[in-house]
Parts: sequence; structure tokens; C-alpha cells
Amino acid sequence: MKNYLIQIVEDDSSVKKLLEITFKEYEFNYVSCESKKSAMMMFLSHNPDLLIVDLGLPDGDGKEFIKQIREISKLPIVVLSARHDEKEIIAALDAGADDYITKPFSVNELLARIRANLRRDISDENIPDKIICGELKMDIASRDIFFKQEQLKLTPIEYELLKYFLLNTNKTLTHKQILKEVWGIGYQNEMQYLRTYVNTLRKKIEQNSTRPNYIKTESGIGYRFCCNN
Amino acid sequence: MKNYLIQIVEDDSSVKKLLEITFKEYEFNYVSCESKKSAMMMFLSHNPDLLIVDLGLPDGDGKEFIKQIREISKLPIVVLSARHDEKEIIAALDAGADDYITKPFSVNELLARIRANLRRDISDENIPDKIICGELKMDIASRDIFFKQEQLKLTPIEYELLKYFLLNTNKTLTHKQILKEVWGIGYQNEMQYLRTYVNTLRKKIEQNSTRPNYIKTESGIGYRFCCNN
DNA sequence: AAGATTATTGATACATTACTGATAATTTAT
DNA sequence: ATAAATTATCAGTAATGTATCAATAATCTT
Repeated sequence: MKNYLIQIVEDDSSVKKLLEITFKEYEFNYVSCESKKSAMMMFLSHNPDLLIVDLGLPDGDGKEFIKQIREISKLPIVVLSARHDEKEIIAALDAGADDYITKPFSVNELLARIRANLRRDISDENIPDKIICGELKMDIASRDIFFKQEQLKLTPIEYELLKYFLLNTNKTLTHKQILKEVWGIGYQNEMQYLRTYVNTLRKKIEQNSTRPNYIKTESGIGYRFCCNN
Repeated sequence: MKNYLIQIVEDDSSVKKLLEITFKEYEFNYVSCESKKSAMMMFLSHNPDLLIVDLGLPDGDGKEFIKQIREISKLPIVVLSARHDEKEIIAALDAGADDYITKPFSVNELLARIRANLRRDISDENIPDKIICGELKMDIASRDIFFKQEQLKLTPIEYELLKYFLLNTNKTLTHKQILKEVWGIGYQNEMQYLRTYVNTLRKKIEQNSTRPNYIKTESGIGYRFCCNN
């Protein structure tokens, strides 16, 4: 296993300490800092494999930092936030975070999520040319999609949407994230487009479109494409 | 593996830093500069194996630089650009760039593309000298094409188009891919040429030109040459 | 240079896909 | 349990993409 480096951005010293002890124990390398300003410098000089960012930083919003990072890098970002603040979490996901953990958190949950997000990063190392998820099979190179041996005919948007889902399975994706990725910048608020296309996709890949197995609705947030492989 | 030298042309210091750290870590040699002017001098003095060029340079357009380079060299050029500047990217490809990466990028994707473009340089053409697909038979060496025993008479573009199709059967090819490959760089947007030639090819090889068996239309994307052998 | 072939252009009819808006169904909050 | 908010559904329309063909321009042949 590669020796991953994790960068912690956390101003609350007790939480920071807890993270550091945990990483030491589980033999993750880490570096840590306490402000947005030093966070960017540290990011550039250390090139970490994963970021853990607290949303309540003293010298600027953590979301701002996430946006800046997202201009230049795709590395996994895991956000720390108080549980009650769902809006903050959605905003951070929209800004480009990959996952979130609510405080207080269990050490096991933290480690599980970090591993999951590091794994995801590895998996796009070889920009997979085939994705298989249950009865669904997508061949990126030839642009073929099969559902139960049958070749599916998808329009360009349907295809891009399904592809985005398949590249981000088992992850809650906000409406805005999906719209931005599939339709492009400027479409973040066209939620009805998304509903319409989720509908047509469900008709094509769900046994029972009212009890979807793949595309699950996360009311108030977005969708989650479920895959058990 | 040969010790490749990569030249970075990037004015944004945080992106430049990120690239440099990445190349250091993965043991690529690199040189970097920040302006179009110094880029050309550096190119001439260092003779790199691959160029990474940001499209938004301060003292002149990156496209200009690419054109100048293409006057004197065929080396692989990879363009860096923000995702939303799709027009810029197209223009850069037309100007002679080989590939592009949109910011933000994942380090792995960056490395994968660089490797792919370095490889392309040396890869020899393992093109078969005879291709048979259903009633179609093409002999690359002698340039003969037979359709149902009959020899077909094709114009140069028709021939190149059919050859490209036959070398890439059962794969959806985008309009741009086809245009770039058959007509050459700079023709990516001349879609009408492609339509016209698909039309004439269909007349020559399809039983029923309105229900094509070979050249299928993929609306909004391109064409797919179907072959069941 | 004339004639023949091939490439490009533009106009038009046709086909598919994207978007819109109304209404029904479901979920969440009070 | 009811109201409010969110989501699903679907059919109509707008927008975009494609096929076809004929006219012109460019190129090649002899």
C-alpha cells in the first residue's frame, strides 16, 4: 500500500490532536495546519493525497479554501462539520468536497471514510474503460451501455448522466454537482432538467421505476447511485 | 524507460508548483517557464519531449505559441485549461495540440495522459493489411476494396473514411475524431463534409441507404461502423 | 488548356433531442 | 393529520442535429 499523506486543516486544537493521534496510530502520514492561508501554502509544498478540512476556520470560510483547491486539483476532500448544519454540508459538497463527517465522529467511521476516498482516487488512476455495476455495463471507449445483455440507446445527456453516476457510485451527489458536471457551469439551478432525465434513465434501467434500485432520491439534497459489487 | 524531458509553460504559480512537485515525485525531468516569449527560447535550447501549455498566458495567446511550435516540430503538446473554456480548447486542438486536460485535474489523470502522449510518439503502426467485414473486403496495401465481389471505386477521402471506419469497427466515433483523423487537424468543426461523405459511402455499401447496416448514426455524437465477424 | 474527377458549400426537408410547464405523487415539517 | 415543500411524470414545443442533393469551386489528367 502506498504511503498516503493526509493534510489536516483544523483550528480547534483538541480535534486536531485527536486526528493526529489517530493517524499516528494507524500509520498514516499527515501534516496539519490551522488557517486557510497556511493551508494553501502547505498544500502546494506537500502535495497531499487527501485533505481533511474543518468548515469553521478563523480566517475565512473553509468553503473558500475548497473552491481554491478545486481550481487546481481533484484530490479527495473530506469535510468536518457539526451535525446540525446540513446547509453548510451541502454548500461544501457543492464547492467540491467529496465526503463529510459530522462532529462528534467515531474514529472507525473517520478511518473508513478516509480509506474509501483514497480508494476512489486510486480507481481513477487508470481512467477505467469498463464500468460494471450489477446488471449494468458501460464501455467508455466504444460508448456501449448494456443492461442485462441488451444494448441501451441513450441520448447524449442521458449518457453523460449515467456515466457520471457510474463514476460516483454509492455517493450522495447534490443536484448542483450533477447539473454542473453533466450540463455544465451555469446550469446549477435547472433542477427540473435533472428530474426529467433521472426519470428517463430510471425507465431504462430500473425494474420498477417507483422503487428504484440504482438511482435513489435523497430528498432535499440530490441523488445517489447505488451499486453493490 | 527513456528519461523524458517535459517543458511546462504556465504562468499561474500555484498550478506550476503543483506540476513541478508532481513531476519531481514521479521522476520526470522538467523545465518550466511563465511566458510565451521565454517558452520559445527554452524550447529551442532544451528540446523537450513533450510540452504542457496553459492557454491563458500573459504575453500572448497560448494558441499562438502552439502554432509556432507546429511550424517546426511534431512533439506532443498537452494543453491545460479551465473546463468552461471549451471553445478555447477546441481552438487549441485546431492549432495543433494533441490532448488537453481541464483544471482541476487529478494527478493520476495528468500522468496517464502524459504517458499516453509520449507513447504515441514511438508506437509503431500495427495496422493489418487486410480487413474483412461482412460483404466488405479491404486490402490496405493494394488499396483495393471489394463489396460483394465487386471492386469499389472510391475517391481519396471516401477511401480514408472507410478505412478509418474499418479500423475502428463497433465503436462510436465522434464527428470530431473522424474529421481530425480523415481530413486532418483543423477540420474538427467541418461537420457538413462528414455528412456528405457518409452519404456517398452509404450509397456505395448499403443495401438500403435509409436503413444502414454498416454506418449507423449516433445522433448528437457521431457514427458507428457496425461489423459482425 | 479542356475535360473529368473530386471537394466544398449551401439550401431544404426530415429526425431526434432538449427543454418547458402543468399536474400528480411523494416526502418532510408543523 | 394537514399543510408545505419537494419530486415524479408526461406530453407539447422549441431547438438542434442529420440526410440529401444539386451547384460551384478546386484539383487532377492528358
